[in-house]
Amino acid sequence: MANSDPVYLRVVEDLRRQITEGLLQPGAPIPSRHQITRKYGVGETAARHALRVLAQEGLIIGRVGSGHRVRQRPDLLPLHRAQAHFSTDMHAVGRRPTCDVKTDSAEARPDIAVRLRIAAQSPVTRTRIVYRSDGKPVQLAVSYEPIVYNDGTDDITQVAHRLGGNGLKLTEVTEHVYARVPQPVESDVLDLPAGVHVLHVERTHWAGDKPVETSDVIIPCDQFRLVYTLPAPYGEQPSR
Amino acid sequence: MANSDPVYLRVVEDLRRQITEGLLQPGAPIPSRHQITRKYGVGETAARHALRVLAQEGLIIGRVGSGHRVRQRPDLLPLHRAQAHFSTDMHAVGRRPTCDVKTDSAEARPDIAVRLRIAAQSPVTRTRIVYRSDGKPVQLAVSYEPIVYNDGTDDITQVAHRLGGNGLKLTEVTEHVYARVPQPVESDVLDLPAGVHVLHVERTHWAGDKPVETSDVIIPCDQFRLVYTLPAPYGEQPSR
DNA sequence: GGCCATCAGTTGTGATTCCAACTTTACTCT
DNA sequence: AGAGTAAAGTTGGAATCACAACTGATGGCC
Repeated sequence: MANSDPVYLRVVEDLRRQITEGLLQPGAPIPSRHQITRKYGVGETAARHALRVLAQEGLIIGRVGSGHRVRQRPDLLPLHRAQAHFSTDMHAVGRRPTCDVKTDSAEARPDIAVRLRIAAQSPVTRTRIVYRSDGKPVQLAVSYEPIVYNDGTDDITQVAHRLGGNGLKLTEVTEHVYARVPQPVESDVLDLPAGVHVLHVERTHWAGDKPVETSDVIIPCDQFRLVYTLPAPYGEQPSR
Repeated sequence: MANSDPVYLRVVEDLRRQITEGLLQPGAPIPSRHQITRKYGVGETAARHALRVLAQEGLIIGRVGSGHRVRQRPDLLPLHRAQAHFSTDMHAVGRRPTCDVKTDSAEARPDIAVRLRIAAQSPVTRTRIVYRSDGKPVQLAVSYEPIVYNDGTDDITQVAHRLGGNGLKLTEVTEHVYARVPQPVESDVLDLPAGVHVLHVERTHWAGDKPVETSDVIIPCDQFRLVYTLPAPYGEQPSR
């Protein structure tokens, strides 16, 4: 069986096994293209393809001139969503957090308009934030709020505070989480290696049944994980 | 600028732009290898490589004999975490949910032991669940609980219920979310196309400061998104 | 010893060619 | 007309060769 499988898959699977089983520790060198052709008796194309696939999967990383090595996957830093702060999370692991904030006005894109339940192209206050850890950009966020709430305070990191001051009582936050391929801009700004996906969090702040602010947060999958703490489900329906 | 960029990137970026801008609608045919070589004046290697990259990103899908087409990305179905059910979510979109449950005993792996705060290799009850939507496997879950809590009920979908019956009061749930490349078993069972990542949710049920159950839930990124509903952060610290 | 230049090895990219398996279309024959 | 067949086009896999840019190590020179 598995005899008619593509040749390069044999190489991929053997190396992947060695990596996941710990036989090849992080940092360990991977056989070069030439060595693979000899060891596995495959052509250069297959060897190259195998290495590309493993790199794409994030298991190994290649540098021109040096070779491929098993990628050391640093522990994924926990980001405590909604309740906590980027800065708190970073301080907890000894990083120096900073962020750039730019605010301007714009017309709501159709999807943003739906999320904010306003008419498309309504004016919104748009805030772009680049979060940095020790100077390196590690997260992006774009926040939108109907312009009516904005009072000129440009410290968007205090949304709830300000909105609270405007007589709106925030009741809950919803977060929609999915992973996707980064857009060119994103992999550029965040300096993402090839193959790394991003977590996309669409967050909306609600005051009763009215959305008052929504934002898109882009987080590299290879550095962070999201942590949610929720009240236990009531006795009746704990499924999944 | 961008003159020294790899040739295949020019093709990738042009096609990607056309797709994301909606110029090429889902289902629309992508130029074939030969057509690309002519239209963009590149070699066959570059054309093929460009198509491979786009396929890897999930933007297009190729079939032997037929060609590449823009992938129609169905809306990502929302999974309401922790509060709701797989079955509720599926019924909401007209799918017929089912699941397979298999329970056995095992020794706790090191990481599981840490999560349950028990000694490594302690006996645990392991439950594997395959969730299906209209018969197709769409989610995997493996649940672990210290064997001491198990009373023989094999309906693991009622964890909290049973644990509650054992005099344990569940207080909260934590979920750690990250995306990664599927393991071979996972892409096999879930029948994942190449390039699709999975969301990995490490969920732990707590009774006070004691973990009583932990599970790994594997969710395909191309079909689902997670939805969390959280209480609004208190006035003082709404950051991020 | 310390510094610098050279060189072999490696990756990323690319061209060219070939083939098997498959799909779609067109055509021929009954 | 309908059925079966042939041909053309497409993807995915693979081999081979080539080259620029880069790295690490070696060895020679001061």
